[in-house]
Amino acid sequence: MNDKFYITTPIYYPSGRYHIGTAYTTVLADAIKRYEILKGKDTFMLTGADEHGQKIETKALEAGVTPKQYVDKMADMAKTLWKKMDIKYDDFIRTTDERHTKIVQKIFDKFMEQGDIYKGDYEGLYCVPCETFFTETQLVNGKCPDCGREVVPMKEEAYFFNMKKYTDRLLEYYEEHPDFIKPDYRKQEMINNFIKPGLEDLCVTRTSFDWGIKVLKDPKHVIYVWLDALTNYLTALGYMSEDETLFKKYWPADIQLVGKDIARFHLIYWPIFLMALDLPLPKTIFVHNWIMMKDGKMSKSKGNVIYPEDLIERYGLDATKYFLLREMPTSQDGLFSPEEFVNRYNFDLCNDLSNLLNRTVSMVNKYFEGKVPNYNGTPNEVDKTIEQISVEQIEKFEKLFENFEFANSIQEIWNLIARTNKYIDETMPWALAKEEKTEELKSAMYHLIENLRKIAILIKPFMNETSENILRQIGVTSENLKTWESLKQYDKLEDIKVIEKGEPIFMRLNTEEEIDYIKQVMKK
RNA sequence: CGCGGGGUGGAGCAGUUGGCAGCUCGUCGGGCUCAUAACCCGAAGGUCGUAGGUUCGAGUCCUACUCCCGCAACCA
Repeated sequence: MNDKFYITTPIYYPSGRYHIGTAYTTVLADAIKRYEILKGKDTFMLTGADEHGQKIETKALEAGVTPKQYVDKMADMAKTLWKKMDIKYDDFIRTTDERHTKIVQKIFDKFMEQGDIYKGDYEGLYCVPCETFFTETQLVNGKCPDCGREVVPMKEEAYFFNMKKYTDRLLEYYEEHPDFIKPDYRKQEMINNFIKPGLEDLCVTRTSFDWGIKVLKDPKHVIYVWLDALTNYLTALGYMSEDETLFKKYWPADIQLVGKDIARFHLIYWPIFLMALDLPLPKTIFVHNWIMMKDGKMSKSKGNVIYPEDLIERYGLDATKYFLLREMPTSQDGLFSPEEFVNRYNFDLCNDLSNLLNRTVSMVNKYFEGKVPNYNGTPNEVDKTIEQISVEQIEKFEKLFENFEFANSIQEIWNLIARTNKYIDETMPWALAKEEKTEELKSAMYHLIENLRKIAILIKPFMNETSENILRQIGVTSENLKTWESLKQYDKLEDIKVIEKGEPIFMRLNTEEEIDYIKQVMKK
């Protein structure tokens, strides 16, 4: 059995505050990692920052600091956010780390020696005052998108990576590894848009700015974005360094998450770089979609940007994570709206989950002075059914989650929650108490607590605090009863005691007030 | 004929290998009282974008058309 698990997020480009979309990728990675931990895997999660390039040089200049000072500050900001979001990454790589820059130079030299990289001329449209090249599609009305002035064709000496050489191998790899790209339709997109028309060689150096990794043998050149950025997934593990322990243990990656905007680089250039290095490719690259707003993409100019901190501070971390994962379909973009957020909070978290816990704890206290009866079989007719349904829901969840259908998988957990609420109506514990049907009543309480235990474990990957809270309230303390493995058991709870007074884990929000609040925050 | 995705009851979405059209919210009616204006049950509401085709049978396969969104070679 292969029990190691390496998962990566992209390294984010620190040109400003991270919005909810950036947080989404990282939350998803974190949830997958935690799920694999629960399943007993030895996991390693990598995130980081992509800190080179002209834009950063410019930003730093504007802020009156050196690029290094600028990226240091941004890296701190990122780490603070991830800490706030309880993201359990194992390493945070920065492309300015020496462990990274040194190896990128080595890789560059290796590619030179192998003949994969050659010197040529980069031709493009150049904005002289901005000192930047643009592609035709980036231009706004044929003018520079930054300053609006005329651009002129320019030529500069640059190094190129020979992509054409690897085209056939790449297509063959796609063909033979159906799990390499998820969801599947992204593969078609890559082939039709970029590979079939013929790959162009990729420009991998620049001379027009300084803030980057120098080419050792030709220091007026700086290694340009993708060769620098993509290799972070290797350098973080110590690839080509004195100590390759981590690399040997964890490479190839089991899953790499990327947003759809950078799909091309990860699905084409990245595998080709790896082929050139003669390394195995990641098992799966998962391309996720974007969180859209009602009026389109998030952007500061539209005043519709939502930041994770704003939601976390007011509604808590777990509610925020729940929303992100629950609302993002694999097949298309997700939608964020204040209404949807508040509704999910009230319906799913308060009414369904929190209330289920609350009423259950209250009944165990009322009927058995807080002591959860031990398992006594299935005296109620519906007991067998509820046991069976629990098992089925867990299976559905696992199947969907492992098939990268995260939003749908979470729905299955909530189906179990709804079904458990229904179970209360089916057994009518208050009637059983009145009629002194003690065995039936005991069984009903047992099954409720047991289902809550299962629910708590199921949500643990993305709602850790809530999960612990539920387990504490129902009196499950033994670590053995908190494992994924223990989901299969139905009769193992013995002599546990719920807390005396249930504590609501989510309090109902005033819909209108909170919608207004979120709208306010978005305009800031 | 650039590429990809989408068009399913008022809103947002599911629909695996084709087999009586589902879920959440909303609306209407009912039940229960353990819990939160909660929870449970029932009802109304859809010619599944349009037009053809394959089939005993298609939201699901094929063809054409139409509308929306995204991408088109450095914004999660």
